[in-house]
Amino acid sequence: MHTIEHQVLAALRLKRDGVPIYVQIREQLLDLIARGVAPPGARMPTMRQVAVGLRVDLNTVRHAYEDLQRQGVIVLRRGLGSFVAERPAPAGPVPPPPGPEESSLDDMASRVLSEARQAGLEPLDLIRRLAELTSMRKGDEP
Amino acid sequence: MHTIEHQVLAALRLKRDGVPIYVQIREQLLDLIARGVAPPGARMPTMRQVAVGLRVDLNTVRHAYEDLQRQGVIVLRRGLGSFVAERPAPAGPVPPPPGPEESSLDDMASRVLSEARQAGLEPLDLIRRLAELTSMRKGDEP
DNA sequence: TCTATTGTATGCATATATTCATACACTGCG
DNA sequence: CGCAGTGTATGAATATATGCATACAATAGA
Repeated sequence: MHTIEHQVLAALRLKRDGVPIYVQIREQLLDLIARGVAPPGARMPTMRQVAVGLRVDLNTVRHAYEDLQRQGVIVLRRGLGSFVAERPAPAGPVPPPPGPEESSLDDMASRVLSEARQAGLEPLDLIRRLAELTSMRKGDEP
Repeated sequence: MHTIEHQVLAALRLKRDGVPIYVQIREQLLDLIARGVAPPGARMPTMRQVAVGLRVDLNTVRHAYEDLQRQGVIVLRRGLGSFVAERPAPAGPVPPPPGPEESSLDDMASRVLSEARQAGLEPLDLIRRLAELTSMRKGDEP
């Protein structure tokens, strides 16, 4: 019934808080991919599907998709569609500062996980909550 | 000898990810107030302080401050400065009733976000790393 | 009163975001 | 081949964001 593309499409929501539409789409798709809703190789919703579903312009959606492709998160194939990259690049487009912050990221990640288990929390629940807090900071009405 | 204004000012950081500058400032100040770094009645950094500190225009900072005042989060007083509202407006539209275990989940989530931001880490990067670590535990290729 | 500080305001210029309309190029399939 | 679906591209129009310079207005304090 529900293909991955439909789940992704149904999860997209726009707010009117000043954040550019293409940024909202980009970040939300990034969240869905990072959370595994759209696993590597999965087909992403069509640019036109997103445009019609969110009632925005095709070029605006394309802006978001291009950003994601530049980051290596998705792959765009003309005539075929868009797909989650087989080897998702979580580092970003050009991560120049691989200083102490890089290791602190792993440190904090593993520490957070152990703390979560200690507190009897499901890691996936925590991740989901984190994604909500970061992407849906202050919302208008649903 | 760190005044609250200095702590707030020092916590502000800008990214070049397409999010308007005034939105970044607004959301970060909102977060600092919500976390109690700037408690009710505390003085906020001067618009000019933020403008100089972040190297952006005074009007841009003012845009952020006006948004926060419109939300009732801060109070602007000409000639005096800006102050956190005594009775901060509720941050979310409708704070969902948190169960006993959900509250600890929310607590840990927001605490993790705070720590990540204080460490200068991108929340999305942390989330991605967490997602990787949890999926690897279930048996995937490195 | 004078001065420094701070929020408020305006005008101009440039860059970006968004929409609309209209195409073009590539792919798989009948 | 012809067709439908999908990504790619362009040009015009409008709105917003940002920076820069220059002020004005209110407040506290010397």
